[in-house]
Amino acid sequence: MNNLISIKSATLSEDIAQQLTNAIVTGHIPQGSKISEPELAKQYGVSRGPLREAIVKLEGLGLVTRTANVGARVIQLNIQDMLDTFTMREALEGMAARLAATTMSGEEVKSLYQLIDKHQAHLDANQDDHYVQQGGNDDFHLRIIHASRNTKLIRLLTEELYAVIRMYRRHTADQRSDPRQALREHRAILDAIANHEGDLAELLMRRHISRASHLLKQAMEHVSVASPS
Amino acid sequence: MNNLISIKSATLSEDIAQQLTNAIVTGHIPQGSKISEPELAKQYGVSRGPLREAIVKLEGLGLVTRTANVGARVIQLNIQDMLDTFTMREALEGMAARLAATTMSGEEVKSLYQLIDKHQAHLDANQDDHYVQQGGNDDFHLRIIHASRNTKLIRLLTEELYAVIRMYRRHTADQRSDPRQALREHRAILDAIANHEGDLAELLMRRHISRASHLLKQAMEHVSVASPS
DNA sequence: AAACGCATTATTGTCGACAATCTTACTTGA
DNA sequence: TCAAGTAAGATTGTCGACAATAATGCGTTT
Repeated sequence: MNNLISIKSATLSEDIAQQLTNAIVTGHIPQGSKISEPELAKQYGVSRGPLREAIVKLEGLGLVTRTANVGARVIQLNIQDMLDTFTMREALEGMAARLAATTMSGEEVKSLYQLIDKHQAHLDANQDDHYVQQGGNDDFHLRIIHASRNTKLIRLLTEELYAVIRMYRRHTADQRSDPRQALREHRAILDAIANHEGDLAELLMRRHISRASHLLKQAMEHVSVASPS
Repeated sequence: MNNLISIKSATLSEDIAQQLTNAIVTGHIPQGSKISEPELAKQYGVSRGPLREAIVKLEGLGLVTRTANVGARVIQLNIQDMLDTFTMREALEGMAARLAATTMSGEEVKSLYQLIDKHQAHLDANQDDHYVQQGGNDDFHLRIIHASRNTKLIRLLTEELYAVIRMYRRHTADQRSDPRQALREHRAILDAIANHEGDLAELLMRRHISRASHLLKQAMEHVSVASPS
């Protein structure tokens, strides 16, 4: 039915995996709903073969759970899982910040300061804005992660965990976060990295993420489920 | 050909994934070798369908890399990847130890002390032994990980990363490690946990893993590839 | 003799159909 | 009326075959 967005990829299976991921993260396929292979195959206009491969991939990403002879279900977001996930993020991104403190070049640091300044300017311009957590190269966290130079860490954080984290952000609408406070924390982390203070960078990154998780928790306690798209 | 070990599972795909994982970790399928779908399907006596699903799973575990229209290859162990992986372990198991310091019950702590004593006794009995890193419930690290009560962390460490780590241990034969030193470190970590000193437990666990990674690095620099089984 | 191009071959990607299992609805009995 | 058993339907798991892409080998050309 919605075969509109077709990101041509080398293989059908990858396409489907990509589209399914988006559909789940944005809520077009609601939480806890069953994944019907015949139905989805028809919707996306493919056979069940590639679709199944895509589902297996999504299981690896933790977006769906599968039980033998029964099928796949979209995960159901809940506070405990969110806290668990963010605790992992704390450990991993903390380590990334620590590593970045020794691996980042002067130019990289400079470029990141510019990014922060840009965010600051953007905030000053639109007071009401919600500091949209943009993915891509403009995301502070992604920059730090890549700066760690640790291939495994990068892959885990940006490919395997990213989808679920995006999903939590998306579905709780994340309104509570104070963008100016977040920006201040980003700057403090970057300062520590610029001074090659790995311990401090890790500590600050952990606090930063821990704070975000507390806010998300509050949001999840008060706000119900978010609507699609 | 080697259809001897058949762990009956609910679905063929799981079986194959399990067997393939073992074959790769033990070296029966050598590093860097190509995974031929027709060949393996014939060997295991299944069609290509379930086999492909298994391969997708292995890709998620990081045991093989796949390129479209070309196929899958077993990963090639190298020092840099090992160091990257162990750095992640440091962050994650360090966090697990920190969490365990607050979540472990008195009985659990007691039981772990008993396990350590058992290991000690085993070491005193067989002086020459290499303190075989047993998996299962007798592994100190696994106990700590599970004690963290963090489902996501547990799944990541024991299901996703475990295979690769096992592979590194296996292929470098890990002879260098000083089992008595390792045991002393285990005891120190447990002491910290028993005293509910999360910071210390994390620090000690990190050092412990870091030390192991250094030893593995030396082993990989001096020892060549290990033989199967 | 070496290199380029083309044809052949083999492997991967995809599809539709069959088998096995689970779910659901109905019937039957207490 | 409710419960249990059973049969029908639907869904997942598996298979073999076809299509598309990559790898291989041969012949031609310079």
